[in-house]
Amino acid sequence: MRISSCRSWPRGSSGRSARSTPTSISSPTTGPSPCCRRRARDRCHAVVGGRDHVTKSPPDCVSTDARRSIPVSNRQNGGVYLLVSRTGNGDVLVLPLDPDGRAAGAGRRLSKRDFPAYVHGREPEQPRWVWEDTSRIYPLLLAAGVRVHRGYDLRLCHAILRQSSLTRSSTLARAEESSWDRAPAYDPDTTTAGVTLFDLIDVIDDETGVVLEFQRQLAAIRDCAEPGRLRLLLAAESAGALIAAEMQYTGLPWRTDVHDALLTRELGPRVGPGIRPERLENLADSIRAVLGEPGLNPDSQPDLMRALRHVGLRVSSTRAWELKELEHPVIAPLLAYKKLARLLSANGWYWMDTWIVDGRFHPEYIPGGVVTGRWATRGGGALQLPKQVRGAVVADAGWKLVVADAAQLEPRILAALSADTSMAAAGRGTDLYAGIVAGGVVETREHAKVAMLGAMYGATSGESGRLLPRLAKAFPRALALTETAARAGERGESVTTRLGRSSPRPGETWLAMQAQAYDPGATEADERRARSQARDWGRFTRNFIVQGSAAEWALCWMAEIRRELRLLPFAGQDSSGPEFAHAPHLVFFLHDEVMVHTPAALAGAVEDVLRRAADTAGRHLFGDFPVDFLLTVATVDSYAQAK
DNA sequence: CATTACGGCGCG
DNA sequence: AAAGCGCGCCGTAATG
Repeated sequence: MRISSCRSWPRGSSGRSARSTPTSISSPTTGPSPCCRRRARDRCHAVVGGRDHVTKSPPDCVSTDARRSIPVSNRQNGGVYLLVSRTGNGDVLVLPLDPDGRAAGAGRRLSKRDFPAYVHGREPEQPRWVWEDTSRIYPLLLAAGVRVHRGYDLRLCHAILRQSSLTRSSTLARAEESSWDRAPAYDPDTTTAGVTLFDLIDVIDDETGVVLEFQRQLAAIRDCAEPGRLRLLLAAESAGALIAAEMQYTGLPWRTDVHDALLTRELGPRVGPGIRPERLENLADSIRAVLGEPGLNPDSQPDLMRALRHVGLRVSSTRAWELKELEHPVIAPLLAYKKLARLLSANGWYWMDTWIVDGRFHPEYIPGGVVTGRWATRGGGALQLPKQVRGAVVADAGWKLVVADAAQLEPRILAALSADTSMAAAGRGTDLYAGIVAGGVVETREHAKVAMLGAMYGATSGESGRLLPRLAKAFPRALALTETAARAGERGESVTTRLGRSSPRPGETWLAMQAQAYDPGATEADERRARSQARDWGRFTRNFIVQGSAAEWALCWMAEIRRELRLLPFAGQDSSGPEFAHAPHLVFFLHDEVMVHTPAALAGAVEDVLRRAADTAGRHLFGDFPVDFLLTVATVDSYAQAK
């Protein structure tokens, strides 16, 4: 069995460094390396011993203790821990551990080659695989056709426990900074799926250190005031890491022919690097003609600004929204140019050549990549796919895309966090903003939305600021929670999400500036600056608590989706061959939205799974508190058809 | 020459 | 009407 093949998925960074574009329109000169193309063709789908057993099992997340309305785990994450570590010579050591992280049996040494088959053999027990870094280990298993049910990602969990106010007094939190606190070195040429992954685990490579770290984490959880919340968070974070690796592995279905047709329609026929496509060049000519500057490069912001001022337009920037307000013959072609130039540079032919391999888009997802707990991505801009190009995301023949979006997720999270029953009631069974209008709080849905966003982001002026008092009157509990979070931030304190992720503390310069403002010799300007910075940090913590708790809900939702999808019966399906080739699976995630690629016959069942999982996630976070998490769900052939 | 900063814009 | 949060990536300009 071939485990590693070519080095990596295509990467933006390597492509970018190869670019050399002294002039305006730049397209790179290099496409994906031949290596990458080969990589995709050779993608190893060897299955070790056929499909995983589908067994009835308790949820990956934990049960709900209704008494306290807080989820509590009594099962210690499924019972069996198997710790995976690399040994000195590159073999893998698998060590059974008891719920306290102590060795509970003989360790087993395996070669990298034998490791996937071993994992597959243990999966019927559904152990929790404890390893340093899912993103470096799991792709090896996926490439061998092996999925696991449960994982525990020591690095991601360490980051949470290190920062959380719930574990502040733990040994783990008080220890000196260690290699667990440093992100593994990132090398775009080697660090990615499909590599000989164990060769890369060079940061922590002795099993003793890994076992000790796991024990420190278990102790920190056990001794904290709210172990149930943290256990749920760590299980969800770890499940997210599995999902991220699986989505990177399978990729998002992408039709390059559809994409190319779309680009050609918008921009004109494809041209070589460094040349503007026809429609873009025509627009550039119009702009030059109107401005009377034949040599103008519209991509040069300073030059463009000068030219605009020269014809009497008083602009402070060249931003589209500012230009939109102006009346001048140059505005229309300029806005059109900006739109198309963005399409070309961000998602044009070069992007397509770089990121779409054999009909799949393979971005790298980075769980925990955002301070609030949201995911980030690296390469390909997966979280910014413009609506313009979503038509190229098309289900395979005989398959469907089921797209689900959590409607008004953050306001609902805020309602539940603050136990604001009025706000929760406004969203019961309906669009929450419409519910606010129905309650007579504001006149229009747009007003409800902009006011809510203002409450969660800390708006002070404009329409949003004006509407806030009405919102505060109708939903005092919810607004009090955001205010309290903001005040804490202004004092330099951290805030903590529903499940226990805490915001970072402000940095040295922030603290120094606050201290300086209290100095007897502080000037008016010092104080003003300090106040402004304090308010900035307050807006951050205000938003952190909502965005972070929403991210936790989304992780629980996805973990539950993944678990339930694997329980769907495959009646009439060909169950031989790799699981992802015939079973429904997650292919995309965007903060509050998921996409499942499924055989058409199962689309209805998948929709049910998505809705059920949303309810379950809500109960996991908020117990019996009566808040709805409504979804808009659509079964479609193309992503462009969703909402 | 290469790296960094910034304005701009896409997404939630 | 374009503010108030969180991001990644692009091209150009500035910096070393």
